[in-house]
Amino acid sequence: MDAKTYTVKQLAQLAGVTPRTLRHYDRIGLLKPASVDENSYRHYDEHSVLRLQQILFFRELGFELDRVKAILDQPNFDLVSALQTHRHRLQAKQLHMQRLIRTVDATIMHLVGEVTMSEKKMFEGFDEEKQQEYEKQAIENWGDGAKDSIKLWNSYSREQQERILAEGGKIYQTIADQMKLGPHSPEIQASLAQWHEHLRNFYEPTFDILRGLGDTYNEHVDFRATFTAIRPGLPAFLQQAINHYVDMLETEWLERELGILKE
Amino acid sequence: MDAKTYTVKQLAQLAGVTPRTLRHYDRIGLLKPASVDENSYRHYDEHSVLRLQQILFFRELGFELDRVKAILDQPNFDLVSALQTHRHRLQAKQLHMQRLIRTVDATIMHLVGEVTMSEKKMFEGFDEEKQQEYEKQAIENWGDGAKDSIKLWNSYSREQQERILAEGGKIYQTIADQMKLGPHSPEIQASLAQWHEHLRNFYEPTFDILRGLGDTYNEHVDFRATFTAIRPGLPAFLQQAINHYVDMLETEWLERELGILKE
DNA sequence: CTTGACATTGACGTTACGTCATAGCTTATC
DNA sequence: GATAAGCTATGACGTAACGTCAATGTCAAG
Repeated sequence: MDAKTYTVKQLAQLAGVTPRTLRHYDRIGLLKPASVDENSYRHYDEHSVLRLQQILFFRELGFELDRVKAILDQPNFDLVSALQTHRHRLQAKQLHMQRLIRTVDATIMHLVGEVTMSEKKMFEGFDEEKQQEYEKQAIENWGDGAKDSIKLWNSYSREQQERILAEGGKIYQTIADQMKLGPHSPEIQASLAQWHEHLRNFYEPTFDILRGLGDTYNEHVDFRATFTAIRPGLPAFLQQAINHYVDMLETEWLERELGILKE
Repeated sequence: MDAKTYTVKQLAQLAGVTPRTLRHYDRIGLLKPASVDENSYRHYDEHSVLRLQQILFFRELGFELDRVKAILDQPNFDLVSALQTHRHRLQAKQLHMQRLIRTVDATIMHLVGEVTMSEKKMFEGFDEEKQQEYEKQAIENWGDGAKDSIKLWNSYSREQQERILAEGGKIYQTIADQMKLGPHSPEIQASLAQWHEHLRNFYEPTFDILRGLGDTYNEHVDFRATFTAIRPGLPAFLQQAINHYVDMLETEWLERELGILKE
């Protein structure tokens, strides 16, 4: 079989990019056409398709084009360490953005807080006395991380607190509806992943804090009441399911670390 | 009292930006000088300082400059919803990066699993190429700031470098001697303020860079060795203490910025 | 009056293309 | 064979927020 060839537009559509992109890649030497006609028309072949797919893969990972070029052109390129370095950069950026988000939150609170200051203190679940008790326990249990979470939580306006609680409520309801599937079921675990993401709305929980939350849900009177109202048996179920969820997370993390150590 | 005025360079240094930035802000109408001489020299006043601080605050939150302009120029701008919208954008980006990180992880696992130990890597020691790559990576991780710091550091004379290092050593020794007081203790935090000043000898560290240094002290083999030699447990202690120090700094900063917004 | 430190205005470079503008080539149709 | 539709090509400018020269003017000090 003779090799199939593609025009710029054909290859572009095949790969989901624009012809302009292909011309750009040609110019910077990232993807040269297989052949060029007298009339300067570019033609690509199957090998081009493969190379383009590789390019797009690394591009999606967030590599700059000249890094991609280096990766693909140098036969003994140390890809693994390049990926690890890249991962660190991504993580640093992500951390930075987390802080930005928190700062934005604090700013919103400051602006909104001026209007609803008196209202804020009325919020029932967390009046000042109770809140201090919670703080003490939280500090004893999980250290400063939890304290920060409570501080941040208190910095939210009542509406925001309610919105976040409502969002969380939907997750808990979903879990309650699927209790019969068992705490380790994929459905429940998926809901817990949502729950985990949800928590990140206002702080970044460590493994220990997650587990501590699971325990608290089952042991603390207020939480027990809340969750039992949704469905009897939910507190204990949540504790089990969360524990399993964190176990899986931690295992995953450990494997990653071990993988890195192999290098 | 007549108002104090600033030249471009003075204001730039005061605010921690370059004169080029001020000229850019002038051109795009974001920050006009209070007055302009016959010779086209720009002059800024106290009001300019305040406005610039506001600009830099929103810029740090990740707003684009024309958004900042809109925020500051329109008296009845709905800042709260702008912030909320912005928050969502930040969160979306952050989610995207989380997925990227996971993909990178999966890729690394795939590659490592495929190659395992049979590859040549175990035999490569620390040749010169790798060492240079290492430094490059460090620079990439902390961006241009680190590059500038290296440039500045290299501009010092040998004696100056040694004096600065010795000064740093004294600080670390003091900290090591007071470890029992705990990483959050006023004494330790005061030492870290010295450490911070000390760093400014050769570059101006951002919050993230400070935190990154703390992490590096605890994670990088070379630093670990250095600090462990001073006192066992010092690396982790430093990391904790520095994190707390920067948290306090950041809180302080945020409160200052919010105060500015009120006016 | 010269030097050095400051100021000014262009203008190009950065990243990965998008978006014209202008013009040539190919193919189908009339 | 003429024409129009559709594809191709090569510039060249625009993007965001400045960095980095380059060429040149200004000011204070020695």
